[in-house]
Amino acid sequence: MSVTIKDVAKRAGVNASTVSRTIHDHPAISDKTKEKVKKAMTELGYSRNSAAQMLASGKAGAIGVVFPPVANKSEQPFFMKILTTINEEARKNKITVSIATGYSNATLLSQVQVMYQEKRVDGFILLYAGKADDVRNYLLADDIPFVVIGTPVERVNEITAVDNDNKLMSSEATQYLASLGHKRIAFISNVDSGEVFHERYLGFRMKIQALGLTGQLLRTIEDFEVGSATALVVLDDVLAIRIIQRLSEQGIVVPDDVSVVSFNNSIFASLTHPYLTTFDINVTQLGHRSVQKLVHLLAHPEDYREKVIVPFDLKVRESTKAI
Amino acid sequence: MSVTIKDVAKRAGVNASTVSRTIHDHPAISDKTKEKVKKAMTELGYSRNSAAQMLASGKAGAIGVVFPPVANKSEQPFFMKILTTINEEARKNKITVSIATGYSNATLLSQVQVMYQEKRVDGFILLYAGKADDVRNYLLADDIPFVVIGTPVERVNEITAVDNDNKLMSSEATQYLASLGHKRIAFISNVDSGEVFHERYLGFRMKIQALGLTGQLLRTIEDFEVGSATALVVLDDVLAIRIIQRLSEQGIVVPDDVSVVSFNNSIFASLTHPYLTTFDINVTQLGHRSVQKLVHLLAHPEDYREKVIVPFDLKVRESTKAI
DNA sequence: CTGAAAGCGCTTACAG
DNA sequence: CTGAAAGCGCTTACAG
Repeated sequence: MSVTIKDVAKRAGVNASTVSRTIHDHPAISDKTKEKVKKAMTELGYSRNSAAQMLASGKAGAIGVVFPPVANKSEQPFFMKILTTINEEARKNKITVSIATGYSNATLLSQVQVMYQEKRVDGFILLYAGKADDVRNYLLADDIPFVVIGTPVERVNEITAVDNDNKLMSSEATQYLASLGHKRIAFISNVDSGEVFHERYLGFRMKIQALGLTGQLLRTIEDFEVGSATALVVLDDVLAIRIIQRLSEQGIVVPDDVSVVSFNNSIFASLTHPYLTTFDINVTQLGHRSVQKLVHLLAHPEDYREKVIVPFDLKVRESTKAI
Repeated sequence: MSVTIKDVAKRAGVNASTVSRTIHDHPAISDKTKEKVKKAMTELGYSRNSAAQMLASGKAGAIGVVFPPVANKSEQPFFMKILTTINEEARKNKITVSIATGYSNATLLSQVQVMYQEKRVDGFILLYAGKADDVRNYLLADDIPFVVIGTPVERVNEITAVDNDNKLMSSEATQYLASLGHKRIAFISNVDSGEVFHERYLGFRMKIQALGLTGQLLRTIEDFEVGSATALVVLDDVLAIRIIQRLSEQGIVVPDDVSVVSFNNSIFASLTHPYLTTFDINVTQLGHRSVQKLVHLLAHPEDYREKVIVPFDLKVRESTKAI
């Protein structure tokens, strides 16, 4: 019922192998023949059968996207956005995107294993980095192509990664506040681990030192107090709007009394006033580049692993003010 | 290199067809033989080759999830959440999930067509409903199995849909506010189309009438004013927190001056105080049931299409108060 | 530049 | 209850 390569071959008066070759734009086939075959294909409305192609070629033409094993993925706009951009770029490469989600490392691992062993995908994009987990160890051990979005901290040379320069971004955040005249700047975080925290905090520290200012790290437990700080570098948008509300309860107004810079430029940044001054991390580029790197890796499995740094962009809005 | 059905057959001392049959738990094969084969499979670490299986059986063992052609998907936690739950249920059924995303109907349609024609998926779950679009028309025209999450408004009898009862939910929201003593209740929306708006507004209207109260519809353009209303039913969480902020700018305090009930119970509901009294729409059930319905449809293509109504749950928090 | 043929790893009537 | 064989729709060395 569906039209196959054979039907096309018959129509074009050639052999099926010739059809296959023109589909893949084989250089040996003459342009004249290619034209003939292409005409037959469109006339018959030919679509390849991916299963047959996969079986014969050994390639899946699909990649797997692995989400982090956390429950609150849906609260972070990043994930949906990166998935969209990954799919966009994948489509350009005629690649299908499948997903692996789960709340535990074990669930994720089993999904990843099944996907690869059943030859449903050729490689993976991991949407989380940091320390190696079961999934990454499995991929490394079995020499399966993958790229990580974020910054891995172990076996870095064996991993292709795509990320922003979080240290630089945080350094620029601090610089920006300093340029507005702020001298007492604090870094606010609700976690004390994870690569994102470490890099952003480090960038802050280094810049503070370079400027000869004093800066402190505030961990927002229950009882948050700004102290004498007049400006805050906050780990991310969600935390920033919570901090701003807490300040407001204490009668402290942003940006009149305290300036706030945060990161990610997500929906939360322009949800309520003051809209946040925040860094756009360029999710589109992160997604596109990671697909491109994976495609490259698939074609050249022995090539060097490398890290791609995607540029960021400061969005100045309402939460910062010159002192 | 990878172990095939033949390897297993040899090891177990049977024919490959017998291996295939025990994989599918064919009733004709004796338990003794099945045991033997299963033993051989685990010993050799057999994994099926999905491509071969797809080619031979004509089934993809995969479903496509189609996201709405809107840019702000990432701002709505619903999408990531439903994707996760769909994948969860799919995995239980040994089905892979692929995705289709795009900003235009045309992009989506072409993705859906390619996925189906290349036999990469057996059917689809659409994450948006309402009026028919190109995608849905294509699926209907070609008799391709699909289920819609939400409420379709055309050719309803030909479509399997999974949704909450938005009318009832809104009616209960209104009822709840009335039970707190509120007599002047308004419905707030920033849109005036879409099934969700229509159903929720209708439920509000009907309940208001049934209670003999007066209610009004407020569209939040630039200059929002509560007027004399002491309670608001707001279309969704995001709008609710924006409304609450605007009220606050006008010196009106929620819930002391005005009560607010909203819908979706997303992250936004417990982001800033007052935490929202809101309806949980049970995304997990929506996701699970839609996969189950699609799986059923795949097995019984001629069965009736039907609508599945998933229960909801009122989460009382800080934004409502007895008058 | 093109064709004929083998093979990818399964499934499934058909026999027995 | 099990086996032998054909076939699913491609790809790709091998010939010519």
